[in-house]
This record gives sequence, C-alpha cells and structure tokens, in this order.
Amino acid sequence: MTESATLERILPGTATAAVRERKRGIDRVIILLEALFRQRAPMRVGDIARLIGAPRSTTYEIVNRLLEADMLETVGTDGHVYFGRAMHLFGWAYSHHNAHYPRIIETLDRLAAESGETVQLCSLRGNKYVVLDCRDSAGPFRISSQVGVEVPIPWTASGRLLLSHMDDDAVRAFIPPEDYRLPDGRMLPQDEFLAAIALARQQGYSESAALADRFTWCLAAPILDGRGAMTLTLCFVLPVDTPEARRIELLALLRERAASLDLVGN
Amino acid sequence: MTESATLERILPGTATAAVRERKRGIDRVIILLEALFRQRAPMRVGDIARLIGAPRSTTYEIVNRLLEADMLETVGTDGHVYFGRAMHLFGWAYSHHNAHYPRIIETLDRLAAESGETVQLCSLRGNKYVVLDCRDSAGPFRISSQVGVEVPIPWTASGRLLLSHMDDDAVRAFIPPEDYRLPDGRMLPQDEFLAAIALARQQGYSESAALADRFTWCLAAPILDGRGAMTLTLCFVLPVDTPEARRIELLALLRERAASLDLVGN
DNA sequence: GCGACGTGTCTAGTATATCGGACAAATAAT
DNA sequence: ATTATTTGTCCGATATACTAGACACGTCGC
Repeated sequence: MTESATLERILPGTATAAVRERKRGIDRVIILLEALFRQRAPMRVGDIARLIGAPRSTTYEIVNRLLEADMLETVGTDGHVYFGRAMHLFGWAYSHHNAHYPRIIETLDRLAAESGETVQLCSLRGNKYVVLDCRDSAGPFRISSQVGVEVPIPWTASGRLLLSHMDDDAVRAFIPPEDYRLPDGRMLPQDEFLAAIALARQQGYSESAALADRFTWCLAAPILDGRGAMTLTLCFVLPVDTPEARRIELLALLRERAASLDLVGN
Repeated sequence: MTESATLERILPGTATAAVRERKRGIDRVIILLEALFRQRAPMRVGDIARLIGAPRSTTYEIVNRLLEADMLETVGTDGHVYFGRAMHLFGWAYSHHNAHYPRIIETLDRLAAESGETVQLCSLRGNKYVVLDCRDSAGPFRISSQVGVEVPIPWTASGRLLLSHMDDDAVRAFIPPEDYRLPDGRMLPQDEFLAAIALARQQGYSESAALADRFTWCLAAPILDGRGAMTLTLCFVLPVDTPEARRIELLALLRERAASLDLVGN
C-alpha cells in the first residue's frame, strides 16, 4: 500500500500506463486462436502471452485447457503449440454441413487437374475476402495463394460477384474507405468499383487484370446457394500474359462448372 | 459406456449434468462446441442450453460471442446455429501445418478414384479411433463412414497399426475394458488383440474382416511421420465379399501409396 | 563461477463473469 | 380466445476466474 503509493508518486501514470484490463477467458480464447492463425506456425506459450497481451499465468491456464480439449496440440518437444485435431473436425463439420461441399471440392480438383492452373474457392468473412480452399498450379512459376488470409474486397474479381446482391448504398456502407487503396498505392475510384459490381451482376462472372498484383489475371464465377445468393465463387488465378484465346476457353469452363454446382433449380 | 467415458475426458463434468454448478466461460465453450459436433446439425440456443446443462442466459451470452468471432454462424431464419467460417480456417491450418498434408489428400483422392472403393484417412483421438477424412465409394451399395465419430480402437484394423509403437502393458493400460466388446456383443479376447497388434507391427499392414460390422473387410496401411511413428493410416473399407484376388491387389496398391507418403527416408 | 533470462507452477485477493429470475414478445397448443 | 411454451434480453448479487507476483528450475552467455 505504502509501496504502491510511493511508486505512484515517483512514477506518475505507471498504474494507468500499464492498463492491462482484465478480460474474460472466452475473449482470451478467441484472441489467442485468431493470433495463432495469423502466425500460421506453432508458438510457445510465452510468445503467445506477449503477442496477445495477456498475463503469462492466464495464458498457461487457457492453453492447458485448450490442449485438454484437443483444440490445441503440442508440436515438437520445446513447448510449441498449434491447432489440434478437434479444430480439424469442427472445420470439417462446417464445410460438410452444406451437403454439396464434396461436389464443390471435386469440381475444384477437376478444374485444377484439367487446366493445370491455380483454382480457388472464395467467399467473404465479415467485410473481407478470403480464400476457403485452393489448388495451386503445378507449373514452374506457380502462383499460389494462402487460404484464410483476409484481403480487401475491392482487390479481387470474386469480390465483385460476392457483393452483387447489394445495392450501391449498401456497398458504400460495407467497404471501409481504406480498402479502396490497392497494393500498389493507387486508389480505386468508388464509382468504378460500383460499376464493376453492376457489370459482374449482369454478366454472371467477373474478370480482373493486375488488380491485387501486377502478375495475375483473375476469372471468377459464382456458385448460387439454395436461395439464389452468391456466397461462394470459383476463381482461376492466371499469369497475366495468358493468351486471350486460352482465357476465353478457361472462362467458359469455369462458368459451366460453377453453374453445375448451383443449388437453385438443382 | 465408452462414449461418455471419452466425453468425460474432454468434457469433465458432463456426466454429472444433474449438478448445476457455476462454470467458466471457456469450459462452456468447449462443451458447447463438442456437443454441436456430436449433434452434427445446427441447433437452437435453447436446445443447446438444455443439452449442455447451462443456464439459458449464459448460453445466449456465449453463443453471441462465438457468432461475433465467426466460430459459429446462424443457419436459416429460426435461430439455428452451427460452426462458422473461422472453424474451417483453423481446421485448415491444423491439417496443412503438416506440409505433406496436400500430398496425403491427393493420394486419398487418387486411391478412391482408381479403385472406386471407400478410402479413409484414420488416426487416434485420445484412446479412440477417428476417421479424419474419407472418400466414399460410388457404388450402389456404398459403404460410407462418418468423419470424426469416435470408435473403440479394437474394432478397427487401423487401430492395430496405430498402437504398434506400444508394448503390451501400455496397450492394456490404454484401452478401456469395455472397448473390447464388439458391436455384435462378442468380447474380443485381449490376448488376441495384442497378438493382432504384434502381427500388424511385423507385417506393416493390418487386415480385418467383419469386425466393426458384418459387411466390411478393412485393409489398413501406415503413414510414417518424420520420427518413424505411425500416427496416420490409410484404409480401404471393402464389402466383405470382395474376391481375394482383388483384395490382394488393393492391399498392394494401398501399401505402396502409403509408403510413398512416409516422411522418414525422404 | 555469475548474472540475465525464460519456463512452468502455485497462491491469494478482488474485479467481474456467471447465474437465477423476471420480462415482453412471439409461437404453439387447446 | 385463452393458455402454455419458447425466445431473446436485461439486471443485481455473489461465487470465482483472472491477475499479479513469487517461486524453483533450466539454460543460456561469458
């Protein structure tokens, strides 16, 4: 008491500077899992604690409970932990809840095998675009993509399709302003983006060149769910110098396969 | 019974659901997710609360937090919830942490495509056997298997392989006595089981007929991890009347493909 | 040898998350 | 129409989960 009072007098603001507010276990868990996912590699408990700003003792407590539940598992011998088997099963349950998911994956596989190109299954997560699964091209200059990394929607061809159920105002409210800034620094005019969405809606597909990066040409086609909404897209990620004839051929293939997966009209 | 014994390991306190004691949020979350997984279908919040023995108000609180975090998502319009996108991504991260996982899945796909039979990727979860992924045969009398359902290890061919790193005492300690009772009521003598494990270890594969049910003949071959341990198996689930010549052919194919996935010596 | 650092476990105290119960609104049953 | 259930939200009280800090131990580097 005297001690802390003295400390406060000597170092004014220390107490408030170290405002590490108490948090619920459930919140810690969510933050922890998200952090582990972003890291994409096993971590030690101490590092996790530092990364998520949680007390070490709390972090040990939570990690140990999650280990028990198989949601995490130890990796190697020096205290690294990563996602566990339960996560695999829960994720599997999520995917396969849609009874048509196996068909979608089969289509993904076949498109990749037949074309030799990179193919992605895409969707939204909140107001960001994510790749749910992908098959990377086998070529020497492979274009690969990370599953689960969140990307601003305006950077993507699929994003234009996935927003096509929204009107202009909804889109304006949905997309954070900074997401219009492309990776190369250019700002994508909002009107242009809205027009691209309208075009995608009308055409039933979307195409974009050198958007997220200078090297890729993306083709995207929607998979309609039972209510006719576009919640998933299939997407080719091609080298930007792919000949036009080939692109047209692949687009036709993509649209045909995607349409065959639609759940409306069976 | 076996099920609740395992459950008790992962979800301490479930069996004594009659006693309504205060619990941590993190425990509720774990119990909730496991319950949802076992249900294998979207549930309403009220039903979840009843199933896991939690107060309604608490359940709402937790479900809403998990919805925010995308670990759950609403399904349909009448308040059903099920696993969310975050689970898919975490599960994906788990699977693909092993850099060879895509090769394993590719092998699974090819085996299924070439043979037309049901193929499974199997492992252990605690002291139970689980199917991590599978490709069901396309035939009219399809033998399908549920991913994630826990099964007593003695019921399975793969189980004999997955225990082959243990000595007899370790196995005796590991397998709950009731797990030796087969689905048809027969008791599998422990000695017989231990001998089968020794045989599997020596042969490098395992074969079992009419074990888990009267209709299937299982062939299992191990995938060795970097330290030479068998933590995964590939497995054919064949109709029990498959001709011997065909079984021999498939076993050879399975062993060859599984061996090509071994991480030791490569 | 020594100090600096990280790890994993434990404990006591308090800020607060959980719980029971009440509520209005919506659905179902009679 | 009336009654009986269920749903989703809110609130005050208190049991306790979370936190700070100490501890013993192992491992560096020098």
